[in-house]
Parts: sequence; structure tokens; C-alpha cells
Amino acid sequence: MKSQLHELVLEAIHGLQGQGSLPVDLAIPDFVIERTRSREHGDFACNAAMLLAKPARAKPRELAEKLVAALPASDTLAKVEIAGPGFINFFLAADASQAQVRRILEQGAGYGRNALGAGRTVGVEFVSANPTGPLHVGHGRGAAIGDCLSRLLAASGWNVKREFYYNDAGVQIANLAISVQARARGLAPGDAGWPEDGYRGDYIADVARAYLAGDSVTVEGHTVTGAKDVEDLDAIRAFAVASLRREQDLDLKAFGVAFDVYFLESSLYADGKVEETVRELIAHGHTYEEGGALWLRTTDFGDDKDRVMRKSDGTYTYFVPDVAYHLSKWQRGYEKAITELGSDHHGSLARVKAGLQALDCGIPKGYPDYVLHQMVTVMRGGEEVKISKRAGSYVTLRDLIDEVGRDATRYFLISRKGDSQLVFDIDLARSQTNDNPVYYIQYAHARVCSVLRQAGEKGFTFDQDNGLRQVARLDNEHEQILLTELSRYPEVVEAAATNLEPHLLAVWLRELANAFHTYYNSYQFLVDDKDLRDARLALVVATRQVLRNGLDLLGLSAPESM
RNA sequence: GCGCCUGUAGCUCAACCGGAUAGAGCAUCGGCCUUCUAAGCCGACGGUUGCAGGUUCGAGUCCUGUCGGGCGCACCA
Repeated sequence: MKSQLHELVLEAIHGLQGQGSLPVDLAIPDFVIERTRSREHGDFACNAAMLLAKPARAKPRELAEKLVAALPASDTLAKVEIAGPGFINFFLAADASQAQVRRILEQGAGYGRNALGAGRTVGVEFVSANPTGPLHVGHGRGAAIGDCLSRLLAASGWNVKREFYYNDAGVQIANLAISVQARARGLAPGDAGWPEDGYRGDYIADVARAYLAGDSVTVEGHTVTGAKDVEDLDAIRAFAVASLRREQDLDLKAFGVAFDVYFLESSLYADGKVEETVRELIAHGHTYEEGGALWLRTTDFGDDKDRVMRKSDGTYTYFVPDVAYHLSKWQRGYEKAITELGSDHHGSLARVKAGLQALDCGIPKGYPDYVLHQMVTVMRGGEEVKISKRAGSYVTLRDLIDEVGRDATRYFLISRKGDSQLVFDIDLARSQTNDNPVYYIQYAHARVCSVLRQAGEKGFTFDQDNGLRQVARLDNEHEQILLTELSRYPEVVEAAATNLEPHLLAVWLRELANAFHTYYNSYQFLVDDKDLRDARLALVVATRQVLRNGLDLLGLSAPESM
């Protein structure tokens, strides 16, 4: 609809140019068609007249009048008004918005999808936690954002690959191994001989116990069995990594998140990708040696200082495999790559992008798209919660899922813009479940289901075809508002997907639910007038469809009763 | 010190890449269930968008400065 109106206005401008009211060589500004904030201003508004006023040396309102006069006739419009400083307000014809009901019911689960991705492949990397402990709330925020983005992109016609990258061999893993070993020897944090930066959480003791008991752990298709040998650090490391990967997997599963690819940093070394990357960077002349180290001139690509690639001891700094990893995404056919990270990693962005550009192999300048999220603070009883039994020093995702439920946790973590810090209020999410926004949306869905059940009990049969023939009966204000909301859904999905801002969908779904609840409280659906009843039920079923589609994109359930 | 993010109602947050009278939820107060689930609806209260300038028809949004908060600034990952 927006693009349709945009076209109409464009034609009007050209028309005015044709009749000499506007200069022919006028540069047409980037005017927009947008949803109005208030219904008094119609359904859509256009700012073309105000933008054209200066270059055309005309008064905005007069120009707007000319534009309206030159507007091609359209039967989707009931009226067009000029308001404020020169807005052109479009009022849709009632039957145009009523037609939404048919569109929604015909398209069903497909309503709201678009084809912007055109079947191209996008890699969405998120969580990417190293297997050194249970996932924390921050990972949860990343998981919710990454998963929801994946769903949005899939709904926008992209072929989505969800990817989890982790380091299975670095110093953190070495630290994990000696921590488990210390526990296996019966040491506890604080004891003499406890490793200096050892991981202190209870989960380390659990892993050590399982290792000594000879338990088996299966993850990503391999099984690792505890060797029981306290001295065998390699065996301990393998077992610990498998155990924690498995625990993270279970957490993610409980959160409703799954991945297509688990990518190991160690594989980049094994496959020679790291060497290949270094070779290419040297070959393209963006490196130099200094002080026994190999440097990448990242300042050529916007970084604020050059970075060491290979330390004087011959090992690589971490950002080299990071570049190699993103190169592999490109080589694996990810035309678009999204990397979702905690904002504490934002320092690496410029480096990786610089490294990719220095490879000079056709990777587009903005590659990859970074989506960052700020920290999460967990509050309970007005105080910050910092400790979890299992992890020790942080609140785990599992804690939240267990305490407030999967859907509420997801909704809270997804409903805010990623780049603001987030306060997760457990009391609000849990003890005040009645006031919880996620239940509010789900309740709208359950209510529709309930209405249909009631219809059956009252002996009414919903005749959808008849309802679609009678949509002209949907003429009261609440019905119009609901219809307008429903028609916005595809725009919301598109905006959330292209701006990489899933919270837009979460926020909007609440508005849709509100429009429905208001309608529900104002009018009886199960009336004796069959035509009116069928029309209302058609609208209500269409609403349920959109609620379902939206909840699905957020990864939330759509309960039939509550 | 430098860079990135951020500052909006008492609290938690929105505001469609510059638009019209800045919106929700929680909290507080007042109404609505013999009628489809009151996990709901309606109303009231609540704001100099941290502050000061600037850009223009128009600024919460863009620019400069300033104050407060977070994160990052290694031959660590």
C-alpha cells in the first residue's frame, strides 16, 4: 500500500511538471509515505509537498493542493486531505481495509512474508559462547535476538543458516581443564593448589565427578567417555568441553533455539584457513614486520591503530582466526552475514572488517553486519542479582527459564532495542504473571480460540466464505482499528528484518493484542445475525492468524487456552 | 585520555532511518463481569526528551559542546 501511494504521488508530481506547474528539471526529493500516528490524520501521510516547497519556491500547502488535484483516481482511497504544515493525508476506503481479512485468511501462515531475500543465503552467527560454563543471561539475550532475526529473515525470503562458533582449544579451555582437574583432585576454590584463575562454579565439580565416574556424554554426534584418570589433562579437557557443550545445548533447547552449524575455531587451523588468510594478507601488501611480530595495517581500513597478527612467539592473535572465520562464511556462500555479539566485543569489529577488506577478494565493505546487544542486569526484590549457585559469578539463562518460563524470558529479552542496556525484573516477569506482556498477547490468541469453542457449543457454525462476503459489515470504529493493525503486519516484519531490529515486532504484537482486546470488550461476536456473526468471526480468525504468525516469528507459543 | 553505546512519566521501555498533540506497561486513583475467559476493557494522574547552543518549514531523532551511566581500548581471548 505504501509503495502504491508513493507511485500515485510520483505520478502527480510528474503530472504537474507536464503542465508546467513544477519545473521539469526539478530534483524530486526522497518523500515518504508513512503510517499516521493518529486516526484523525487518516491511514497514511505523505511529506512530499513540504520537501518540494523549497526547490519549487512554493508554499507547502498550496503545493499540496496542486498535488492532490493532480493525483490519479484510485478506488482504494476514500478521501485525501491536506493538514498541518502541508501533509497529504490519505484515508483508505473501508472496503480496501476490509479486504485484508480475505488476504490474511487466504495466505494463512504465509501472511506477512516477503521475498526481499530472494532465496539468497544469510549466515546468522549468535551465542557463540565458549564451552567453559553454563550460558548466562547475556547469552540468552543474544540467543533471543539471533533466533528471532533468523526467523524474520527466513520470513523475508532468505535461506538462513544459524551458526554457533566456539573456541575449543584456547587458553580459556586450558583453564577449564585444569579447573576440572583440580576438582577431580578434591580441591575447592580457595584451597592451596587451586589454579589462580580457575573457574569456581559448582558445575566444575559436577563435571569432575562425572569424569571420575566414567560417564559418557554425547554432543553433536560424538560420544566422549570420562577416562577417570586425574593426570590425563587431554582426556579431562575433551570430556569437559563435551559436557559443557551438552549443557549449553540443553539450555538452548529449553529456550527453543537450534543451530544448523557448530563451527569450531580449531577447524580453521586444521583446514589451513588461518594460514591461507595470513598468506593472502601478506600477498596483498597490507602487512609489515616490526619488533619480531607481523602486523596488519588495519589503519588503512578505518581502524584506529594497526594490529599484531603474529606475535613474536610465532602464535597468532585471536583476531586472525576471526578474520579467517568470516572469510569462510563468504566462501561458503553467505551473501549476507550477521554476527550477533555482546557489545563488550565491539572493539573487534573494526579489526575484522579491516582484515576482510585487506583480503581484497570481493567481500563487500560492510561485511558482516554486526548486531550488538548491551548488558543485562537482573533484578529481584529491587536488588541486583549477581550470583547463581551453579555458575557462581553470574545468573544463568537456565535460572531464568526455570523461574519465569521460556516464553516470558524470550519476550523480555527480545522486546527491547539491543543497544540499550536492559533491566530484567524477575518480579515483574514472574510474580506478576497477570501483568506480563507476553501473556497479554497469548491471551488474545487463546480468546479467539475460546470464542470459536463457544460458537460450537451454542450451535453456531462458522461459515468463513459467508463471512468473507459480508466483510462490509465490519464498519464500526474498533473493527476499523483492528483492520488497520492487521494490515500493518507485513510492514512490521519487513522493517524488523531489514533494520535487524526484532523488538519492533515484539512491541507491535502488543498493539495488535490491544486492538483485539478492546474490540472484544466492545462488541459481541456470537450474535444471532448470521451474516454479521460470520463477518466478525472471519475478522477474529484473521486476527488469530496474525497473532500466530507473529508469535511464531518471536519463537513464542500460541496457546489455545489459558 | 581516545573510541562505541546510552540518558524520554516515580520505575521499565517505545517512538516506523527529520514530521503533526512524544506513546505503552508497572505503580497510584476511579469506573466496567446474571452476556463470547476480568490473564481483559475504559478513564484519571504523570514530560522543558540530562543540560547549552546550532542546522530548517519542523529536532527525542542530525551537528557541536557539556554533564551522568555502560562497554572497549594488549605481541589476552
